Amino acid sequence: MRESRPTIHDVASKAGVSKSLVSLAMRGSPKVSQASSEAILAAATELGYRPNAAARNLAHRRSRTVGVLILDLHNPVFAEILDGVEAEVRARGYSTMLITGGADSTLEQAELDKLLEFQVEGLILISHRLDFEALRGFAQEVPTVVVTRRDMVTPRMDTVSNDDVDGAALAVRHLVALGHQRITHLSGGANPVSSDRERGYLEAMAEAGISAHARVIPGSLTDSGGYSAARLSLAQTPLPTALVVANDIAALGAIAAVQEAGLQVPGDVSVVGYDGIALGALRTLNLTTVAQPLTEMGQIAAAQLFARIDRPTSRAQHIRVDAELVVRGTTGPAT
Amino acid sequence: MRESRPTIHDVASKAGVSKSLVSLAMRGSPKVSQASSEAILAAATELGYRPNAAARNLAHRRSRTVGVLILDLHNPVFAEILDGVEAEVRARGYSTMLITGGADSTLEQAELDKLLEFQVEGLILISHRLDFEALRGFAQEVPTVVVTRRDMVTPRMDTVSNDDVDGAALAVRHLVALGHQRITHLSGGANPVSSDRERGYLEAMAEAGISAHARVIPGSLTDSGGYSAARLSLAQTPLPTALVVANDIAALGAIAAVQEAGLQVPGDVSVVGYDGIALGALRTLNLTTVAQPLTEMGQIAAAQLFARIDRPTSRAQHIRVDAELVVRGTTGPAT
DNA sequence: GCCTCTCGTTGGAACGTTCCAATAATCGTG
DNA sequence: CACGATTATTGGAACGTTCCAACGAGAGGC
Repeated sequence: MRESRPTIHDVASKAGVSKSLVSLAMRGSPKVSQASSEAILAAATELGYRPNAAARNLAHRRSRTVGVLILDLHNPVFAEILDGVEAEVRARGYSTMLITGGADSTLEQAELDKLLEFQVEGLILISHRLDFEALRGFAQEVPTVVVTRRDMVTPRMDTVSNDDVDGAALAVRHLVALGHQRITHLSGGANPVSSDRERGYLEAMAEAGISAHARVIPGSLTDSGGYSAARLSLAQTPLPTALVVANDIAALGAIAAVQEAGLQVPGDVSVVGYDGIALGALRTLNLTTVAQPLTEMGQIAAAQLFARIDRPTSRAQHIRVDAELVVRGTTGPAT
Repeated sequence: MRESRPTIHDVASKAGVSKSLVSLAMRGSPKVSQASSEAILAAATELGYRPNAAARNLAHRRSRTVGVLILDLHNPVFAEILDGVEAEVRARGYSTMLITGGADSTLEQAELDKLLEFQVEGLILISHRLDFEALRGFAQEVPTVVVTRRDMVTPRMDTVSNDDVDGAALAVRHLVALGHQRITHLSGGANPVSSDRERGYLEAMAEAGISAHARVIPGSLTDSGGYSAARLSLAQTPLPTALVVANDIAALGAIAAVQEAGLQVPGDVSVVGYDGIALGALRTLNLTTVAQPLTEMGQIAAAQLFARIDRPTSRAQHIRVDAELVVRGTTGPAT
């Protein structure tokens, strides 16, 4: 390809000025005379000059970039949170560097290390998989905000989450109000979010005086996890009349299992999800769910991160947002 | 926070060696003696040393990073393509920098500019919105591969796509084989991919000798686009017996419209989507679709990019992958 | 016509690395 | 035991920016 990119020196000699003046002009400083500025800009565009971000960051000693870790790009929950993050970050004139950890916690850590090498000024972790030591290490090095989880706290790190215990209770109370008693919970497996939701379910069942009907079937936060958990629950007698599922995606799997068993949703079995992904509003699905304000959570997280970047040692804040029951078509009166 | 990060010099003086040796040791060079290496590593971990990527890239003059542009993180199509890209990029020891352009083509261009300032060594554009001039500019500066679109060609830029004309024809032929004649197309709007699919539809209708029944309703590649287009098509008489929809997400919207109109899918109206997103396989949805090998496309694109990074001036290649009809539950015999 | 001010401009030093040529230390080998 | 070969280590020069102190040239005041 071309020899190598033009640098600020090339522009300077072409415009007949010093490199310092080019630097000033490229950043639109008012100290540069009209004439010089025009000559420099002309030279720059003619050469196809592009500032080198590595050199800039090195000299400037800040990157104006924050790192964002996302658990899984396939789950729309995260894309929606990211919308909020990006809007706020952009508004501040920063950029985001986005990574996904995927299944592997070691990989996740390696990717975060890379991010720090790039001198990101802050970290937003959307549902990470780190252990406590690793998390604390990162939070100590760079301002950090965790979204979704709030099980681990360490100084200089904020969290933004909804109250999962409360949210799950919302779902149960809705079903109880519809006359349901045999309400089964399809859990999301061994992770802090899922165990909170499970606890909320159990507490609400107790509160309604129907603990005797409480059943928890282990599942996972995926479509197939919801599907197989639902099948297990439908093998029991008497059949449950309602399912409270750990998240929306799993709820979709559960609905499929119910329909395959020749039962109607919500005629025979009501189903409630959790998260409030946009997909659930698709008219084909029309899922009743406990909705988190996902985009807003992302936006709050980013705002909080900037506050912490400004005052790194300020007290850790743990922000709660309210989850809200959205009643759509997958729940109905108990029969 | 802490004063400022430890540098290679700090490690060097702590370990009692020169900065050059630290540099060597950190990269695991065999020229470093056992003893020095251990001392250096110990000093590094004790200080919490982290190499500065900006400085490294500047000195080294390569970033081992490729830039990836994604049209929209909400559409699962792109997440699946990205899986393939990331796997291949990681296998090569490179990293990806991910950006989304969103709705705005200007924003998209600004983000790509930023990527180039970061000295990415190549660009993978997954369904960009650039005009020809902009695209050519980028392709000229840095090795580039475009995924999905193949309408614009310029030297030193490869493309990876499926044959959208062919793919749409597949859908039509499937429906014709089931006895359908009144097959309507819900188009995806004014973009090259959608117009190819529309053309494929029209050609296949002609080939089957049922051009007289051909109807194209303008829509878009979103849920609501499919929904409203479907409503329009259901207002016509006689009713269509089948809908060929521009993509999967829009097909889901279309199905909702059909069901709302009191009609059965596929009993009264069959529906075929396009893309083959994993979501469509959800048992609740069970969508018949024309599936592209999404992950594979991403992997091929990345491999192609590396080939071009190695030989930037090689001839442009335009790789076709085969789309495949996946028959599930939303199509059935014409009534 | 000299002195101070302001304005636009400049060269050099930093930023934290990698690379290279040069040096110092160790080693067999004839 | 001197000698080239090898091995381990080093300082300095890049890389492309930003920042800063210093500079020259006019302008204005006396």
